[in-house]
Amino acid sequence: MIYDPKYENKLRESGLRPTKQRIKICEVLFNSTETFHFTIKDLVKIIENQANIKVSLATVYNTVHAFNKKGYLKEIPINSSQSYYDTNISHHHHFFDEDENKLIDIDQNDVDEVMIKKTIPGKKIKSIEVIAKIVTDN
Amino acid sequence: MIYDPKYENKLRESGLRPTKQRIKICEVLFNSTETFHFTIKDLVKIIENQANIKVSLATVYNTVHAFNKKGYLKEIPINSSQSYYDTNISHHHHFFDEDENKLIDIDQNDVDEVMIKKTIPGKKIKSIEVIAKIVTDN
DNA sequence: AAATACATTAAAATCATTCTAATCTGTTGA
DNA sequence: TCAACAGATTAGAATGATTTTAATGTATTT
Repeated sequence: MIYDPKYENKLRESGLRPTKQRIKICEVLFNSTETFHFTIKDLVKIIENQANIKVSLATVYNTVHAFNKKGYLKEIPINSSQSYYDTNISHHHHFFDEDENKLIDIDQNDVDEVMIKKTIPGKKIKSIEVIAKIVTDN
Repeated sequence: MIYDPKYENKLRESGLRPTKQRIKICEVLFNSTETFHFTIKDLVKIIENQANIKVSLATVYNTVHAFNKKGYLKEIPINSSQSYYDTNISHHHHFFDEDENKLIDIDQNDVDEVMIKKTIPGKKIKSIEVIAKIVTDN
């Protein structure tokens, strides 16, 4: 079977074989020029609405995990019962709107570079994320 | 019944009545000069080891939630199956050691103040948190 | 001290996530 | 090309944190 090589590469580089289900997941995540925030549940819903193929939860989870590990997706650090992922893997930050449980991007240029003076022996910094919680201003 | 007024106030200000169980939770959380990070499970374990009273999970959850809401505790924004709380409510940040699933404080003085230029109409910033993920440096 | 409002509890329910084990499909090497 | 194998898919079960329930208990108010 032959797939869009763009997605085939992404999958292979993430340690996954290209399959019909995974290509569909790629289409949903990477087809658009727009980046977005999603939960696993969101993703399953979009696939169900868009596609005529059925993809099981287990497949969605393992594919998203592999992309996250490889760096094609980023998990956003917030406390929520569900994990949020971001298709925008460039360096940027987030507002989390606590009234509506919604994430809003903050462009890198809108935050001064975060400099951390403390170091931990034997450890290196993998990522730095800023989360600003916002609420209705009364 | 008469309790340490320090804890009684904390509880009442959080909208809770002082009870034997809740006072015990306060003792564990606020008795020490040291601040610490904990999960609900940790807290229950400490209470079981230290005290001769039994406190149900439901009571621990509702008490911790009330303190968090009031601001006597802070929930730390990381993706983990469990929620992490911090008894240090002063403005500071965290490393999250991904190898050991452990949080490490970063003093406010070790991070330049984070300035966010973007604003969202009708919303105000409630908190700004920096999470720096660290891993073994090879 | 009675009446009320809130608290406590064990157990059940919920919900995201992970695991399982049976079946299926890409992939590889002859 | 095609058999054999490694890895993928799936529904459903298992797990584990958190929330809810509903019966009973306790602090509070009058």
